[in-house]
Amino acid sequence: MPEDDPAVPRWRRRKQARPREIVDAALTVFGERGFAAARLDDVAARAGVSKGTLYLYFPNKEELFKAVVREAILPNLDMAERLLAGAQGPSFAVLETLLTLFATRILKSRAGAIPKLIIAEAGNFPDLARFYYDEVIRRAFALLAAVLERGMACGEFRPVDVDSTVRLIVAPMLMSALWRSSFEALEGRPPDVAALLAAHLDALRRTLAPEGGPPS
Amino acid sequence: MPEDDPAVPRWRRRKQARPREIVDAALTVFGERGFAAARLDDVAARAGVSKGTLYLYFPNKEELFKAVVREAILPNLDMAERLLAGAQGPSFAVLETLLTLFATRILKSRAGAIPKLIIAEAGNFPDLARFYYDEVIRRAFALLAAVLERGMACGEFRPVDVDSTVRLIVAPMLMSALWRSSFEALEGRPPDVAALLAAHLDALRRTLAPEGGPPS
DNA sequence: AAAATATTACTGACCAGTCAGTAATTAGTG
DNA sequence: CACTAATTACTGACTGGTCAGTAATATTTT
Repeated sequence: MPEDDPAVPRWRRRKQARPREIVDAALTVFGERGFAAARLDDVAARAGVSKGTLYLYFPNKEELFKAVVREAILPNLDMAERLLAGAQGPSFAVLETLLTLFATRILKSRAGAIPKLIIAEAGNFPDLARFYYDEVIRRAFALLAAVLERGMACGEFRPVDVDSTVRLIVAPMLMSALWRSSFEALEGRPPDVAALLAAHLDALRRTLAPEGGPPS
Repeated sequence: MPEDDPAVPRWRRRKQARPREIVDAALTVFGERGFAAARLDDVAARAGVSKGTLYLYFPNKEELFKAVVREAILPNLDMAERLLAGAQGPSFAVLETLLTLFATRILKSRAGAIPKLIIAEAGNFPDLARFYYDEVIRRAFALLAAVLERGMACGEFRPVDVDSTVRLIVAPMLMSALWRSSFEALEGRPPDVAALLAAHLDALRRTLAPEGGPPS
């Protein structure tokens, strides 16, 4: 039954709300299908808008994707950087907080699909890879490196190769994000992120402990 | 200058050699572009053959991809399983051998692109994900779990959560493979896999050591 | 010649991006 | 307050290009 009551307009002008709604829909669709396979028709439909409207707010698919990253990832990075800047306690606690933050804020949200997406499309869309590398990866690595340097400087951590250790710290969390997006449907149970995080923190404590004894 | 000497045929019938050549070309092209974005025209050109010929040997793109996985990955898994079955020495040495094997045989070869590929396309091609999960992931995880159980049984390793620890072991290697495919071009230097592997083995030694002291 | 192997030309589905036109809203006028 | 003109937000049909898969045809081998 078509709705043709003229008192109920077929659509409304909502210039303010559109961008956010479009970006939100795009996060979902990109997360489900990847960048290349995502259809802008689907993004538009999910945002309750026609495809042409997307182009009123974003010049093209790539810029729309960048907007998604800016909205879904960067605020978390900002938070992490503020957290480190104001941290007083032991370095290991900072590390713990950062990893837990990632496990809860990113992994459990729809933003958890973004790492997969970037890895998947980096080869075919080098501009996106560059953008993400500059805006996210570099900052995140610098953040973790700073924590390690801080811990080593005050003798809380034994001396380690910073670059390799940062990768060791990131890898399991990253892998969890990729797993969710790729194989969760195939395994019976959902992966136990809490158990993995606990095991990882335990391993890191042992790995970073100075030779004399465990860190305080 | 067109070659039309009838003594030199424009092409030859080489039923035996084609499949291998096609699979080899496909590994390269899939590795460069991913599954969806890879063009069968490109695979054919690289194999020195026309597109129609691909369909004489493989029913469709998916089956061609499965053939690539079978040829590039499964022999390495077979080797790893034989290695474990015949291993006599300490469990940590086995672990070390397995990781080194991965770092050299997979990471450095074109097969290193396959994990990225699977992760990238799992969502859009669930059949491929299922195939890879059953044929590769399950077996690889079982392999590592067996090493851990073995080491724990004889007191060489402290008791750990097997599933989480397997993921901790795999993650950095997997991440290296993904990194190569995605960001190597963006960073100045190539990632130092040897350093990462050394740091990872060091971390694992500390993580798995029984409380009393380091494993022999 | 007949069979096997290969090529070439084609089809149909798909989709990012465009743009002429339309509906909703706002500003101007008496 | 109407009622009209001007503006702006939005729509949806269309275009141009891509590519997996297929059909028709050609070449090689036996």
